[in-house]
Amino acid sequence: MDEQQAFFSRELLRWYHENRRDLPWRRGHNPYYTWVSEIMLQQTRVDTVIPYFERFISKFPTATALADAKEEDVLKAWEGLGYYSRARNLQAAAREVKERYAGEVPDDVAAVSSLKGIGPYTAGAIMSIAFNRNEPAVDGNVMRVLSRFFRLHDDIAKPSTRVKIEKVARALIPDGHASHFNQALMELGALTCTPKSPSCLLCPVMEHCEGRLAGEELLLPIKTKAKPPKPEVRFAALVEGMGRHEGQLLIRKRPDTGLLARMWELPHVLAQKQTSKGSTTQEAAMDQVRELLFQEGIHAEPVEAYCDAEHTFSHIQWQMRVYRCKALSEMALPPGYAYIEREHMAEYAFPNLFVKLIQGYFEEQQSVRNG
DNA sequence: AACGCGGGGAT
DNA sequence: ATCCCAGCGTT
Repeated sequence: MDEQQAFFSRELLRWYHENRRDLPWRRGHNPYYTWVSEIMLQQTRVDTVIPYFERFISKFPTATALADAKEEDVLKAWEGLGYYSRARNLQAAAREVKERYAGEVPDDVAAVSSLKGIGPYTAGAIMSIAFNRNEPAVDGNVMRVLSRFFRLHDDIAKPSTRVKIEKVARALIPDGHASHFNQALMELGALTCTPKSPSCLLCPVMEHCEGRLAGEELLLPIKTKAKPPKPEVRFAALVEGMGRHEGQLLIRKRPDTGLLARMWELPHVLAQKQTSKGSTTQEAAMDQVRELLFQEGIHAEPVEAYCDAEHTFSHIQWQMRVYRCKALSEMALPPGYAYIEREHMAEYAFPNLFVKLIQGYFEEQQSVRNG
């Protein structure tokens, strides 16, 4: 360890000793508390997590208690925290801990890493914080602090950068002080070396911070922005049933894999570009809807433009033009298709944009009927 | 390597 | 109202 590294570790630990926050999971040394708190803290701020953590621990005080709980009770305790697969994975892992490790979180990095929901960061956090093992725990805070202090220009959005920074972080751990050191690193990122306006003048390691000395503290860490979602114009068919399907709407189920797997939706198709400018005339759009219905084996035809709707995913933005269509017969439905009425919407899982579209349609129909 | 997964705070 | 935050599992 060179002088700059030794300085960093020494001063950071000294600072942490006086500035650490008193958090519920820091009272005592319970590996289960560390584990639960680290899962909750993924993508979630400390202030939000505290009340959830207190309630969760009082309901499920041990890994075995969590393993024995009903999943719906666990999800209920997680309600509002978001990313609910964290809760399912946490309980699945608790069941494995109960079965394979007699209900005790194993003091073994390979065993901890193999548990559901525990990736490289969380494994390092548990091993270091709970068991004081010399494992790095590199989260976004740590990448920011170390990128600035050592003036690393690697793109922290790349997975390979986390691996590189883990090597840097591992080398900095003062032997026998992994628990406090790793927590100190994250605490500094949360309290002082913040993303937008770091409080460099209050920082215990500012004298040797290469990023600040180079005037780059606001430039670092380098992080490529996610590319903006690619717009996709789509034409959707709002098919109104006839005869015994009067007042009902035609929906279809998405494929088993990929985007929105097994969710229900209105039938729609990616727009084919009609002009050099990429725009599409009303007639051409209706033709494409007619072609969609034909291809899908649906005996119906477009009537008129109904509305526009937009939905943004991480990489795609759907710009949907919805065409009202009318069924021309009480045809047999192709596989994966169904007619739906207002009262039965709760039985089908729809992405939000279709919930809005379909509910909007039914409400409009009802107000028409009510005069 | 790209993508999906919620909610909250900052602006 | 819009931007930003960010670890893990799946594909």
